[in-house]
Amino acid sequence: MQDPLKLDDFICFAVYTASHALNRVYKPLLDTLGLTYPQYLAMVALWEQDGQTVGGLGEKLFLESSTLTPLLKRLENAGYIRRERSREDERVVVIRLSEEGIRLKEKAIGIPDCIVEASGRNAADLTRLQAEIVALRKALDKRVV
Amino acid sequence: MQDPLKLDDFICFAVYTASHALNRVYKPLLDTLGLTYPQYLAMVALWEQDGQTVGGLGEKLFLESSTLTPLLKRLENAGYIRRERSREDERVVVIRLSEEGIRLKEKAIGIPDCIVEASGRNAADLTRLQAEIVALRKALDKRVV
DNA sequence: GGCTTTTATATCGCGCACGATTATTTATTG
DNA sequence: CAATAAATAATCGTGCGCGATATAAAAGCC
Repeated sequence: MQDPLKLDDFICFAVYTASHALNRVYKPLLDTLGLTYPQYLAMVALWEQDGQTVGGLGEKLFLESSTLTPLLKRLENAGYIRRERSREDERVVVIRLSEEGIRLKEKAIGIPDCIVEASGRNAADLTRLQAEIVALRKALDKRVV
Repeated sequence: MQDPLKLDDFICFAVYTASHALNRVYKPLLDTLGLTYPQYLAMVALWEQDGQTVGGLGEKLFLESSTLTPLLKRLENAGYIRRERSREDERVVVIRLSEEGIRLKEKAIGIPDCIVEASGRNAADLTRLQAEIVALRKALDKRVV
């Protein structure tokens, strides 16, 4: 029986290091947009659907308000979004893309293809792997919440 | 042609959120050991091979000294390791498990099985997925370094 | 042997990421 | 309608994680 505590057999370690590796591939691409990786994900979520609330974004990105609030303030300082209290419900903060934020999408449009290229796989293969990883996340989330 | 900027189609987003989900599953288990997730990975690496250098650990864990040095200082303060300058080469710092650090392995031995259980998959399936994710990391690393 | 270059670790600043707490607003309840 | 509870962001403290830089030791060079 082999030692069960071998780092290279841990799926958690594989995911952890793959996440860092993806970050390193994205960094030079995102530097040209003036975005960090989590900021980029928030912008993608807003390009998909503008006018989301902080809570709604958090649900999509699986992030807490304690993470999102400062991140969104930095995006606001960068001029890509505006943060406005909702009129109907003063508890809610609505995030809206600025003109510059909308324009940024054009500069970001080519990034996914760069990642596919860097992965050295075809798109279909990546999509299959992506679905498997999402399934893993969903199974794990069930055990936590 | 669909919009290529859909968050849910991003493999990077799948890995990013899966990494966070794993962290959330590990947290309650590691709390009982007094370890964070990266600290746990460092301990696993040391249980595999004691007496590694900071640089050697960084290579295994894919971390910089700017990340490892403070992390290892916290493990030293917790009493799990000792940090000693090498006699042969004064630039090098060697990390050695303390008695308490060695004993901690027994308390950690059951954790991997908890993760397999939480993933809702069998071990063979996880191993296959793990290998695929490692392959992705390796392909990505090639494009960066 | 002194000078430069390389190597190994540490330090610093910034941006996540989260848990715990707080403040404010809205909803509920008696 | 007043008291209470719930919901929504924001704030605070801690620990990564990295790039840039600093420090110190070792190695290479003339």
